[in-house]
Amino acid sequence: MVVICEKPSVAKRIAQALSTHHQNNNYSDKPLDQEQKDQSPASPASSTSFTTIKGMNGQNYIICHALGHLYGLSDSKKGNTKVFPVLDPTWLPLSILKSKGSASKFLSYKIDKILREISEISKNAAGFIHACDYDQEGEVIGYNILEHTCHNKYSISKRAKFSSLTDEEIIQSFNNLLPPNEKLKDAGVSRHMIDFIYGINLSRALTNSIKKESSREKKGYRQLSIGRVQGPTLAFVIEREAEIENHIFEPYWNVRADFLKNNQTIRTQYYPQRIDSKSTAENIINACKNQLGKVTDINIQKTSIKPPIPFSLGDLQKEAYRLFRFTPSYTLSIAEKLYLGALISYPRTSSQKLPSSINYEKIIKAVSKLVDNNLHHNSSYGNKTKSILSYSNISSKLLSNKVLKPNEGKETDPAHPAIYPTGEKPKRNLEDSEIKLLDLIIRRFFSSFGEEATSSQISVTITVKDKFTFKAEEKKIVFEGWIEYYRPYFDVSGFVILDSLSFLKRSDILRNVKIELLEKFTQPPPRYNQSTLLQKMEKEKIGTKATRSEIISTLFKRNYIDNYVPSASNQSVTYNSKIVSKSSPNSSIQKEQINKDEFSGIQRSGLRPTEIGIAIVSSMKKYIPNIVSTSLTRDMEAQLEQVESGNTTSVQVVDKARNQIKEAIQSFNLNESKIGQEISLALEANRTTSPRPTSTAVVTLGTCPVCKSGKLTVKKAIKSKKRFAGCTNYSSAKCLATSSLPQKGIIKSTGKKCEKCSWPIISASGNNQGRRYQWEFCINSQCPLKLSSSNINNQDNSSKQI
DNA sequence: GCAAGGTC
Repeated sequence: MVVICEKPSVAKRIAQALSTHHQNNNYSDKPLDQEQKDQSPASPASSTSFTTIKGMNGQNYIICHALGHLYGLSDSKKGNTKVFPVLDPTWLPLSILKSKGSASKFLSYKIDKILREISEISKNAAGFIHACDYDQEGEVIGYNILEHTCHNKYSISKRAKFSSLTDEEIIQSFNNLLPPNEKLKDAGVSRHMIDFIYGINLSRALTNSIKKESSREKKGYRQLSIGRVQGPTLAFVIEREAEIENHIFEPYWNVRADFLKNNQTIRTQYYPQRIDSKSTAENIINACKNQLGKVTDINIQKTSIKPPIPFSLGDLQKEAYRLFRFTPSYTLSIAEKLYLGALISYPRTSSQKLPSSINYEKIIKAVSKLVDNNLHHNSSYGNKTKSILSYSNISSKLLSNKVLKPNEGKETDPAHPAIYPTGEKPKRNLEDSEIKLLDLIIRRFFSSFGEEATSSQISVTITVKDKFTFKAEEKKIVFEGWIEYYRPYFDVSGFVILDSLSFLKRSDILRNVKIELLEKFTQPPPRYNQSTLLQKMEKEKIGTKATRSEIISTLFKRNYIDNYVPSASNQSVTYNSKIVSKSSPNSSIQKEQINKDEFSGIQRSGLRPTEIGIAIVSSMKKYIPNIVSTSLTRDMEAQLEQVESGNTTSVQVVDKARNQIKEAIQSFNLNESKIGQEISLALEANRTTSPRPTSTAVVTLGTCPVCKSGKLTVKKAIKSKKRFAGCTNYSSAKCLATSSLPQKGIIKSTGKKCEKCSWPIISASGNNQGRRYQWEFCINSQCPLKLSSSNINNQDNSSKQI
């Protein structure tokens, strides 16, 4: 019997489970190649990609493994990207499709070798068992091998259905083989077809649309792309940017007060914290200043903090970003290296569970023997090194417990447990990034077995004149539990070491010694970073655990998004300017720096759409709106479920996609030159303004027509936050030239002057409910041209849609 | 050259 597995690690596991000779029942995700090298270091190259074993019933099994997909859809009209739509792609071996590029060359070689071997073995096979992951993709992987490599054997093959890799379940599945799940296969093949038909054709259409423009201007080839996952992901970034641009900063006020007792200062906040009117806040201050307050309530609340759950890939990517600022794709690439070095289990997992079959005790013991000296010198530990427990310390603490039971999350995975360390010793020197990530995985694994921590929050209420309520709050850890194991990575912000409130008693009288008004503003949502964008994709269920980070990287590669990092000087100008220093001369209201966390540039920094990214989405919204919303995925999933349940056929579903794309491409072609111009314009804008002007960068619009020596630049009014044009000689030569500017969109200099009044003519562009606009106009509101012709007076009327 | 999906 020929057994087809999806990947080496599973093939090895199945071989162990089925083999009567193997007594080793421990579940291991160690890569097969690694095992083979361990056993026969002299001839790893000549080793075959299959294993022959005798099963318990005397049956011979030849266990083969794939490397994920061995076949991929390909344009049947091959190569000519001007020809589209392509509506009937065919399956071709990936060793042919992937042969270019040195990184994948080795993989191509391996795939080619596997295909040749399976083809040879299948000639004399008594039967075929499809033992790939029991999900849509797994079914397609096995289907293609059985159909194309084994010569049309899918329909006569048997399906082994298992969802965990325990001996028991594997043996059970081989004793109860099922017929192939054709409907699952149909759904999977349809998914490939739909993604190909939409992705390839629209990407070609987009790329083609700018070819004429770029060849006219003798610009080089530029690849554009869009797809079912790329589109919505890019749209998330654009939607967020629009929210930020359209945000209205509404002021509100906080009152902070210090009370004195036994020479100790108690810092408090007025409650409710948010005060919507300044006069109300000032009344509070006037009423409470220098008054006595009484402790009316002391509330101590203990909360348990559960141990962290073991890592799924997404969790690991999130944590590595938080701690080390590793991007998700970088984290995946390091995790893969650790996996190939047999140091951690399979990383492409969505599971947050650790089955007991991995043998907790064995792993904890093995990890305890790992040398962690190098880890202790790790710079990521900073100066916390002294308080950090070694692996062996943690290990003996855990093993002294009666039961070993990890705290698990609710996510599962059809084929793998959560990520855990294997306890193997590294066979080479690890790079810094590998050491960091491995240490994180090890400490997370340990921590998940730890005891619950306990925190205690004390909240003291102080009331002035029986009416005004102030609260002081502090939180501290009273029992560390698992935090001890996760110490270098536990976020201690928000906790104090010693509380300064517990000496207070009910009815204590305190004197107010300081009270101050803080003006704050409602904040727009923060920009996404690579970690939060990935989480958004997880939440919206687009992409897969293994591909999400790659798709974010693609958006960077296409220059659809960029990373905005405000400079330090901009931060101080922009954010500190919001600090309220308004205090009437006679009042003791203090000038106060506002909370750094709330206004730090960190929140502002993040992913922004580029001009070209915005242009792509706005064109797509006009012609193929589905591709930039998650509705295509939703709709497709619903239809594929119908295929899976047999209520519709693959042919119907794929035909529908074909018809939709035919229509879309027709409409696209009719408007091709318009689209091409629009995107080319955005490309141009990207080139000339990189880095793009932002509200914090200095944008010069032209020479000041009033003093003739200064420049008019875009400024932001401190109080109203509105942007306007002002002269650079404002402070030095008291030139008061100003003019109002549109509050939304991007403003650029055109270099032109108004013929009538010689004020600068500027360009403003942006996006209004998905429609791009751009217009040029003289910024002088008193310009004789505007005053004489009322129809240009309204900027919206003079804007031209492009 | 292009999608999204799987993998060493």
